[in-house]
Amino acid sequence: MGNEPLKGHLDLLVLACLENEPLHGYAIIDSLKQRSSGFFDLPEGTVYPVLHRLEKAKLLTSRWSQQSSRRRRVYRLTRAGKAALAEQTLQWSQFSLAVAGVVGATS
Amino acid sequence: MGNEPLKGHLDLLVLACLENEPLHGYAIIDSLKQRSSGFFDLPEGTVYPVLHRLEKAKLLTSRWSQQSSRRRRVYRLTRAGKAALAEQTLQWSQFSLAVAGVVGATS
DNA sequence: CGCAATTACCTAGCATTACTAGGTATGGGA
DNA sequence: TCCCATACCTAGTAATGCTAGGTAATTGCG
Repeated sequence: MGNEPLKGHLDLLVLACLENEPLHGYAIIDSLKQRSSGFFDLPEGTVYPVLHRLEKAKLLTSRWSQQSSRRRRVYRLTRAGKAALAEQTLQWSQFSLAVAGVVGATS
Repeated sequence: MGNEPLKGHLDLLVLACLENEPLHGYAIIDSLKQRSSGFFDLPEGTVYPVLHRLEKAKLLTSRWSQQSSRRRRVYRLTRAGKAALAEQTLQWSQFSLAVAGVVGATS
């Protein structure tokens, strides 16, 4: 509760949500919640700044949706974003393995 | 490289190192490196403040070693530290699973 | 023996970043 | 109609890993 375990992993999570389909911010929050079985229930104030940061870094592009009656900014992975997703996924698996190595060293 | 993936997980890693034996700071750095096959090669400026923080939180106690010719501050898990280790280990596994759920949702 | 590298500790300040807490606006259902 | 959910935004805060500096003592090598 108190600690912030997802520091440094949020970018990966958001990128992963957009891998197969463009989504708008609110839908990303929903997607994270569903894919993680409720574990990631992130406030908007967490996700929106991430989207802006990732767009600024040219990993995402966005445009206002015309499909919906509602005002929605839809985000899509750029080529660089896909590359970043691949790399961060790899880094995650390495990191995860390393933690397991340290924590599970009890035997 | 640029991002900080271990934010929020460092406490767990340090606590895990001390689960079976008391260690001094420098040895903890070494232990982390070895247990993770070189992945965690942390600067002292990262680890020492963590030790101080954990001691302040009463998860560790420390004393100057008399065993060695060198000046060493040896840290040991308190009862609360063991409890925290157990809890954070659990939280890590949940977190790890949640990330896998999001990232691996591609199918 | 002299000297450099390693061991071993410490801390002030920086940068990043998730989150809080506020705000705006619109559409749909009761 | 009126409220709730949807949907967006941002300024400021707190936490924390890291940089970059510092101090000493011990060990090993030439």
